[in-house]
Amino acid sequence: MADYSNLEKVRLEKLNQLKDLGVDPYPRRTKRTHTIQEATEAFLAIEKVQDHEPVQATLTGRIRSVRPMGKVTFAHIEDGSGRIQLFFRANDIGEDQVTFFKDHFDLGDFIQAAGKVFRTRTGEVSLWISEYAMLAKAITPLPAAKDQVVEGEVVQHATLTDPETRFRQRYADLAVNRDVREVFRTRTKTIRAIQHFMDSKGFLEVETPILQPIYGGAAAQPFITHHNQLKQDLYLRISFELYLKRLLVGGFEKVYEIGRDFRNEGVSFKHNPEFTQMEFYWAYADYQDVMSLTEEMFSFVVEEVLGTKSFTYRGQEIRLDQPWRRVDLREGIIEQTGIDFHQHETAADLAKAMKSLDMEFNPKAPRGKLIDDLLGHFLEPTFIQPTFVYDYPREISPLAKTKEEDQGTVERFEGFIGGLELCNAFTEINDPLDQEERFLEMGRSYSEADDEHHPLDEDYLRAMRYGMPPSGGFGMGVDRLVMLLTDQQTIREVLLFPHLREIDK
RNA sequence: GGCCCGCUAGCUCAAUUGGCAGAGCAACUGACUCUUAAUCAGUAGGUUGAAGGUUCGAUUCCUUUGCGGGUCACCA
Repeated sequence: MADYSNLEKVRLEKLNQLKDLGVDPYPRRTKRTHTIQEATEAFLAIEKVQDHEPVQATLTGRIRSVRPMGKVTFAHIEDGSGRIQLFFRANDIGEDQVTFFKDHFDLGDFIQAAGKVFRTRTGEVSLWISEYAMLAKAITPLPAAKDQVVEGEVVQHATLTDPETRFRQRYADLAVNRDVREVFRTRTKTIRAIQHFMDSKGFLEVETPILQPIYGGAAAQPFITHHNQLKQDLYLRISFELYLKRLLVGGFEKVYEIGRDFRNEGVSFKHNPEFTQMEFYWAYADYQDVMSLTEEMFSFVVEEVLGTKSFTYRGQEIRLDQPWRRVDLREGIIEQTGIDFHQHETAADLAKAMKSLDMEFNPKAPRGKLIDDLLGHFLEPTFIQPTFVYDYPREISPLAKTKEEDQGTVERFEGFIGGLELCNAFTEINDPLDQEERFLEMGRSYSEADDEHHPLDEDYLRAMRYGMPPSGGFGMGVDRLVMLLTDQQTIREVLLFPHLREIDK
């Protein structure tokens, strides 16, 4: 038995009264003839016509406000398409019907209302009720939320803001905060736009395993699960990369996947344990080709979603109507810190040079990690306008092909916007012997018994030995892109149900 | 995982050096036939996240703990 609040007990009492009166508070079927938007548009279309037939409509929606005024009552209802005001008048439906509404209907209930669309004296398009019915009684009141339209702007009053309640009870958050619903509409539009773009470029959208016997393609800790019947431990994927490249071996030249990755790591404003990734692989292309396609894709997606090629993120105008800035990683770091990592061949040497910088780091970290730290600390936050950083150290890029003239550097770039890392791409290794060596460099091991080692994916190497065309690959954090397009500061705001700790009972 | 901050009515927030826990909205009763954050009059609503301690007395001070937020660490 639920533990009901006083407010809920009042509503349960109303529910019982309805049942006693023979009214089904949860009827099976409805008689909606128009969405609110359709009814409003139909009315606006004929309003100016002389002697027009009235627009008769049966609407459905959730009651968001009620203003009883004696023998007349106003209310607003909301459906998926918008809001409209209801007008109940005792002269038309009888005083009993107005009273019945006031006595048994609450904010949050779903109602069906039939009548004709008209405009009130104060000019609001409304529905003049001739009949109404309960569609679903709400027992728990929605968090109090009122809004007011002032000069076209929606002003919210006393709305639900507590982040814990908003995320744990996202349904209530969505029900009450229309701007939150809008964020998720934009999210879906973004994913569609990416698909439109990739499809138009001839890429095939595919699906690869989420449950994997060996994880790979990124340097993250995995979640582990178990198949009972097969008595087999499995990992939730940390990237799609190794499977998508197997498809290049199989003869597909352009593939992409949009889906969920899982990483067993810390949670932050830009990290959630499960997040949405888009990766594509493109045969006969290299990282320069991928860079051009990335520019084109972002420009397309932003325009398709927002209707313009620029937008505001954290108060700054981001422009996608021009080529991205390009920064050589080594030169960028020299410029910001004076340190040339080519002059520091070992981790210890580089760490020593970094001591004078205003930055904390682990002095025992490997050299590649230190370089990545410098990028993250000194460069990343400064990349507000779209920026590519290119040519990364070999030791943090085990799947990227080295530069012809420099075996210590790989053909790789990352893309940044608004100080956020959005994507990562490189010319893929397709030399199976080189790939094997690079795995071994990373400490991958053939001995499966040793839990300390990230196992080496032998099947991936076998695939590569069948021959993989020279290719470029790309990965992007879709959630972060949505953060940009909706001007949200944390990834939780663009995930419908972000991860939260379980509450102890 | 470390550090800092928060948790008070359904929601948003107050509460003096430790001294009867309040307001607006929502709810309830009543008035009101074009209102719109409707208005007006009245009523009710609380284990102050949880447990323990100090004190005549704790929302307030101390300890432990839960959850959230920020930040650092971790993070191809």
